[in-house]
Amino acid sequence: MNRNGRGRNKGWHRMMQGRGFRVTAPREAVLSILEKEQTHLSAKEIYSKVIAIEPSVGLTTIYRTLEMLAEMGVINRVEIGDKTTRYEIKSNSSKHHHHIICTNCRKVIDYSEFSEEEKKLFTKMTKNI
Amino acid sequence: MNRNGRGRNKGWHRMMQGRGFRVTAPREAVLSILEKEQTHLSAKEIYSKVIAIEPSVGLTTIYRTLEMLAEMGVINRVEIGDKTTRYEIKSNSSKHHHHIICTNCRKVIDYSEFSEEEKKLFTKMTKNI
DNA sequence: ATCTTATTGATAACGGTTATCAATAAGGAG
DNA sequence: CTCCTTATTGATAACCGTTATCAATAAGAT
Repeated sequence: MNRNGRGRNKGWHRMMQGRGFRVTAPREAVLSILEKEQTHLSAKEIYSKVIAIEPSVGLTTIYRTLEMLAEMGVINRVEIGDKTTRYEIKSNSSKHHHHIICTNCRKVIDYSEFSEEEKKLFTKMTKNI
Repeated sequence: MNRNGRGRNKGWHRMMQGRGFRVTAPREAVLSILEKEQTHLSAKEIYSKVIAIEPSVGLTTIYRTLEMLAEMGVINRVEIGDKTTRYEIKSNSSKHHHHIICTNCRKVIDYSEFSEEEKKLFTKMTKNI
């Protein structure tokens, strides 16, 4: 595996090796899925997409890879209240943002940046914690 | 059970009988807990408080009672992202409100009513769903 | 007091996630 | 390129919150 240069020159490749982690086919597959998908995927959803690329990968490895990537700060865990943890990549393009979740339909709205009005409001809301 | 007049003249007592439900000790216990507690409790937390009053009650009954109360509209289900469903009573005093949840510490802030500023903001945020 | 049937508690089952452990392979050394 | 160490993997079982099953019990109408 990884004898062909697939993903060899990606930024997270350097980051993983820099932290002493090995670059493996499952990890590359998970990252490639999360890179192209911009929605918040569950572990199962990521799994079914990964086995289309690497059919031998097990669900356990998906969970382990996602935990590792979350600890590395490469991805975010998103809890929208549907009992499953969801994941989104924290790429350079998608800046720091927050989620507004409809508690009826679980629809998620991403806000890449807060407006001045929003910042003012949240400051007011959170100052009395 | 219920031969002593405990909870006999509560509003939800009438409401339950009106809908054909029976008034039982576990249901009274769950409601009495939720009435005095103003935080968002999990089923397990409610269970441990209930068995202090009615030691023979099983956890299954807690779940069933909570589902029934939620369908009756007496309580709200609250998902704060800690993998457990939490519950709050929808009493007359605590009006319609929303939750602001810190995704780090899971602290929940209740807002009994939105201000004009907040309403404006949320209208703006949700109009492009 | 009786009788119907909604409700209960114990148990098993379920779905998402994590722990265990032998087998495999990444990547450094020679 | 080959060998060697050990991080990583996949299969399996275990775990935790929640729901389904089912015989026994009790609420409340008669």
